[in-house]
Amino acid sequence: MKVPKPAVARLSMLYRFLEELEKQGIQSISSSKIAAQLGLGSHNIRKDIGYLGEIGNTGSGYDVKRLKDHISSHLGFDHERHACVVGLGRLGSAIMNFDNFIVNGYRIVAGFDSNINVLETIKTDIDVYPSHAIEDIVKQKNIELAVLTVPVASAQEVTDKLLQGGIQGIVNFTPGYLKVYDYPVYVSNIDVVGAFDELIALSTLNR
Amino acid sequence: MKVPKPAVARLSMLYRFLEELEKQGIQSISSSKIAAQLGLGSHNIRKDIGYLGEIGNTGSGYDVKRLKDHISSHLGFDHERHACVVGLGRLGSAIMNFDNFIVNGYRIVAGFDSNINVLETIKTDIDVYPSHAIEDIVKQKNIELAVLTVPVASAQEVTDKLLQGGIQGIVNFTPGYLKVYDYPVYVSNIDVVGAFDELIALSTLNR
DNA sequence: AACCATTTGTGAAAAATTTCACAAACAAGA
DNA sequence: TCTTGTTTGTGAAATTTTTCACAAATGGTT
Repeated sequence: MKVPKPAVARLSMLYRFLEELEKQGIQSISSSKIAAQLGLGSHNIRKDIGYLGEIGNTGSGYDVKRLKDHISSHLGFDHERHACVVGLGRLGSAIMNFDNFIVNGYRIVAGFDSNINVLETIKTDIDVYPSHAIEDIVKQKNIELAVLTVPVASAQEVTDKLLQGGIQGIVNFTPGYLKVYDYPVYVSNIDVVGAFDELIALSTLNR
Repeated sequence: MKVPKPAVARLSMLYRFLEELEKQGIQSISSSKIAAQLGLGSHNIRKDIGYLGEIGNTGSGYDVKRLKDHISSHLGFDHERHACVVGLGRLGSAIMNFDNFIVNGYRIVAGFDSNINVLETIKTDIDVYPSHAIEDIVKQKNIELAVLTVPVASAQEVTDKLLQGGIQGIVNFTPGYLKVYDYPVYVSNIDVVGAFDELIALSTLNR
């Protein structure tokens, strides 16, 4: 069963949307209603859901809870995952303290920084460690995901440590490509300046 | 001349890479060297560059400065752009104070928040305004780009104001779809929790 | 000048993804 | 029960994007 990468992105978006619906007490919804809310086409929604098997009800649409659980179990959102933040500057500490994570099944269980001063002065409930401890702590705390908010110059070095610790995925805020060699690790690149560039480029090209 | 969206993303990545090379004093580089550094195929690089016209030298490769300027002028990176941040919580103020922006041709010229307390206590050199002033200030300061770091509940409302101000592009950190109606505006969605979800989904599906 | 090693640019093939269109299934009301 | 209106699921078409493969161009060397 092959699910296209863009479909995975949309399904995870859909999952969060369904959580919202559930919170609002909505029990059932059609693909076209979903599509309108998410800015997509209804066929798109159906196709994406279809990759995970049949689940809808012809005539009425999808049962919200059922669909949510369906996506959840197929995509692996059905149990808590441990995560960490590497690089505790402004951005890193902002991310470390997001509340949304818990709600969505992630728990930030560690922060890392190479600067001892930062570790001593930081104000947070989460355990923080020096960067040289990354490999050990990642193993010890069973950390699956990492957010990288270090200066670009140390990004690869830190990545290597995470890989050795057996990390599963990295969200990279660094502007730069991270080599993960042959490790079975996915990297998601997030770059605000890059996002600006893309927006400008798109609007320039279509003028 | 049609440039695929993914190619635009890669070209902007390439642009930043070229800046780096220039800083290091490297004058010339081949598509395969670029590709290795950026984790892509060399044909990919050539094709992408090709969308903007011929520029390389057979036998040697690309002249770094020339290629950089070429991309710059085609993609619109050749002059400073004004930007703003809406929502001055931890994340918003962290982003507002990134130094990288200036280097890359962006200048954050305003911050907005609906909470007067936040505006009064914030410590920054950038001018800050209440959210109801968004439309006016965006027009007045000629702001082309906005970063959205408000709670999801107020995202659409703030977006509407930005649109009325004539914004060109929005980088949305809110987990949720922003309606931009018929405005010719691009939105780039950045969502850390969503990124986690995608990483988990990808690694779950390929198990 | 002749030769060899590189490297670009690009048609064409392949692969991936999106869109379309409609039969089949169901709901709800008369 | 019959009819009408929805809505799913999905093959097939269309589109988009990536990959391939190689001719043509250039640099460097002898």
